[in-house]
Amino acid sequence: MAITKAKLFNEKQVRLAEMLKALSHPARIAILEILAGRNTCICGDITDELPLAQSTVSQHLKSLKSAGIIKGEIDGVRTCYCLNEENVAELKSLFEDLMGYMTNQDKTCC
Amino acid sequence: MAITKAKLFNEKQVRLAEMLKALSHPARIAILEILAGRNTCICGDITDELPLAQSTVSQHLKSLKSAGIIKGEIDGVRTCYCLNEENVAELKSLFEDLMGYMTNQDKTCC
DNA sequence: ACATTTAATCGTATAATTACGATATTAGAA
DNA sequence: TTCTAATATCGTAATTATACGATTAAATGT
Repeated sequence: MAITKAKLFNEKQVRLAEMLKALSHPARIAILEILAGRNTCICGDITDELPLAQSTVSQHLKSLKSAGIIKGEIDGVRTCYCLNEENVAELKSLFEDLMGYMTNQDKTCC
Repeated sequence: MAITKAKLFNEKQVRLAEMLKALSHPARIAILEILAGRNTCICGDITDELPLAQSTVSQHLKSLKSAGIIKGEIDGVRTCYCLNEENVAELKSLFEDLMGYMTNQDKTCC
């Protein structure tokens, strides 16, 4: 491959892609809606709200957590999950930058 | 199995997840930035801007197209790609709904 | 007609995702 | 201590994604 193509993707592109990937499954969007729909963190009972096995939900929670979208901390026999407000704001900002860039144009299109 | 389960999530969740999945790779975000950064559709030369093989770029374009984020039409020996403004607006709207839901709260958090 | 150019598609290898059941772990209850 | 409940992790199978080179197809140029 041509040497001139060696440039990689930039940090923002990689970070945005990482977070959007975390949101790229209906179950994970549903989880975020459940978390957002409460006035507090959720300790337990997330699995009950989803049409998936407990281990699968745990996996989805893990991927949301490793992307930084949610936080989870052990509280006795349960784990409490909440949104990571800071990183949600980061996601919002990165996404809006892209969207602004994509929509602010008077394009002479084909 | 995955197909059956997907039907248990609602339409908005599925559609948003589908579109976000299309944006869940740095190369595809880069492609959208390239498309947005021009004042017109791009006919050719997208591959030249990315550190990926032509066939790989074509694959990424295909996935953006099948999610409805971009349009592509054949123009002579080239294919012209542009943003699908309508569906980008849909994505923006669905995403903002979710984000609004996720950020408009005074949560008593753990 | 033939060659060139552009982009899609094919074939394929590897990795990641998604799902489930089974098992392990841990904290609190009995 | 032993049992129970909640949740993470393991093992595994099936599917999808990512990447590349090779090939094909279609439009244009010579």
